[in-house]
Amino acid sequence: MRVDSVPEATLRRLPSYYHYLLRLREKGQEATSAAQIGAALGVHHTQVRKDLAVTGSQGRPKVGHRVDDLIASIEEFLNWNNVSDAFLVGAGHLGTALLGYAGFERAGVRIVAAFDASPRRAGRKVQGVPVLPVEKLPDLARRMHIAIGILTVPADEAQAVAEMMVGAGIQAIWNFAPIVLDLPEAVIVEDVALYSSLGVLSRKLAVRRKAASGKGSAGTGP
Amino acid sequence: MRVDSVPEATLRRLPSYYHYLLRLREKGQEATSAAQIGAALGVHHTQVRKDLAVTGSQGRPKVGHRVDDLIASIEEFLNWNNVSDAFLVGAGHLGTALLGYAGFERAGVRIVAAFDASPRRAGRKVQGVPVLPVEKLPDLARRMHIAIGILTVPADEAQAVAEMMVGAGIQAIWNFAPIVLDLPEAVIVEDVALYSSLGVLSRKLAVRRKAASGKGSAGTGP
DNA sequence: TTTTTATCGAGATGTTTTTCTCGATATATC
DNA sequence: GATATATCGAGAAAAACATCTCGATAAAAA
Ligand SMILES: NC(=O)c1ccc[n+]([C@@H]2O[C@H](COP(=O)([O-])OP(=O)(O)OC[C@H]3O[C@@H](n4cnc5c(N)ncnc54)[C@H](O)[C@@H]3O)[C@@H](O)[C@H]2O)c1
Ligand SMILES: NC(=O)c1ccc[n+]([C@@H]2O[C@H](COP(=O)([O-])OP(=O)(O)OC[C@H]3O[C@@H](n4cnc5c(N)ncnc54)[C@H](O)[C@@H]3O)[C@@H](O)[C@H]2O)c1
Repeated sequence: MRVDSVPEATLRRLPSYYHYLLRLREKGQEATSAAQIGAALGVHHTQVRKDLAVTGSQGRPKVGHRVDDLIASIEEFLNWNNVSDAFLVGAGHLGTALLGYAGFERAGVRIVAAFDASPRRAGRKVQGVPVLPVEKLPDLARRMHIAIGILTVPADEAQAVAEMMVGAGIQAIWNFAPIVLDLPEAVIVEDVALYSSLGVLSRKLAVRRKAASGKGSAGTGP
Repeated sequence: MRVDSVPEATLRRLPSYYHYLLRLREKGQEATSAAQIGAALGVHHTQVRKDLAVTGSQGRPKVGHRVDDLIASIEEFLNWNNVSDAFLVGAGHLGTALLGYAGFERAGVRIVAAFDASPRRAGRKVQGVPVLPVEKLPDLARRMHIAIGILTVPADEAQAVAEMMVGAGIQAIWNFAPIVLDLPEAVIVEDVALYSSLGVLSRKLAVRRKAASGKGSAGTGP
């Protein structure tokens, strides 16, 4: 039984509609249709309608949806209008890039502090965000009621750090390490599996090359 | 009709199996089973079997698969044993993080040069990779037969840069900008939609909170 | 005012993906 | 050598997801 009966595929598409709508608004367009959104983003228009329906937004025949309303509906649905404070652990290459990114606030996440085990990293500020020794995380997370943790430590450390986060009351983890965390079911984990992307890319490219250089179909062998 | 009849979901899971297998090998384990992999990664064991089957690897009853063989099969299937040279465009926060990452070579991708429009960035080396003026990309890409482009420029610039890449013979684009590129069908595009992750995370967290604070089911309204 | 048309939304249908079921088999134990 | 068991792999069933179809409706055009 699903608590939330909205397909996850829909949740994944909504942000892309959202960004498209922001661009439409910037260009001064006031209304749009499922057909327009679908054509721009490569999604079938009926699918767009179903997706938008879950946000509660209603369109009108012949006019479509007001861009402003749609943006507001998606924001509300994803709770992107309420910014939550987040902690980031692992202020290395990737962690630093995330700290330097302004776009997450629009997606409901504000990184208020970063943590690192290395004394070289801790103590500084990166992009205005303080980097603290990781030992300070549990106490601070509890006191600040932090709900979101961003995990950008090496894979070997990820499980231990995740457990520390959960122990400190963090409820949702955005995990960039290429590992599946073993945590209580109640914890929300979203993996950013960059390698998955590369798997698809690499395989498709290989198939394309094979097809180009003579033999037709794919597969490991005949 | 699909040229390549392997489900994309399978392609996305294989890298995660791969990393798990590397860890098993490091620990000295010689054989494993679909059940073990599935339990570790939260995938049903029959699903794991189907996924591994596409790589051509065969297991034996009562023993399972040799870890080494599986690793080799996945590498071959994804073409991760042949490293392709790639160009990265946009040596900003995110681009720099990617340049500093050693792990991609194992996934068949070696970034051999980066490009940027800003004169402040171009001319330096980042993590040993030269950063060049973006104007030099087309000629170099052609001469070096670059097949993969990594796109880490702001969303506004992404379409134009992608077109430049395609014009220079690049066949596959790994796109980090939050925009859907409009390119010839033949070009392979893999989007890393970080916001999709955040959509799911944020929504789940909101639903969880709503559930906790009284009312049961989710939804925008009654 | 009537007709045309773009769009919506609901439900039916089709496709893809995941899970379940079960017989086969190689190894280990008795 | 016979029996038990962990594992595989193939096919059936179920679930999730996407697409198709069609009547309704509001705006625009005739
Ligand atoms: N950089 C990338 O482009 C990239 C791409 C894909 C995946 N990843 C993944 O992201 C993670 C980070 O990658 P990176 O390139 O930023 O690595 P990195 O080595 O640059 O940074 C890791 C940081 O984590 C810190 N750290 C280590 N153990 C810690 C602990 N127990 N507590 C707190 N901090 C700790 C280190 O001091 C370091 O600053 C890795 O899991 C990597 O696999 C990175
Ligand atoms: N940094 C993150 O954590 C993050 C997260 C999600 C998405 N993204 C996306 O990744 C992209 C890059 O983000 P960032 O934070 O690294 O931005 P950034 O501004 O730090 O870097 C962008 C770089 O691209 C260069 N550039 C701009 N136009 C160019 C052009 N036409 N040709 C070549 N180079 C050009 C700029 O000089 C700059 O160095 C953006 O699309 C952003 O939305 C970034």
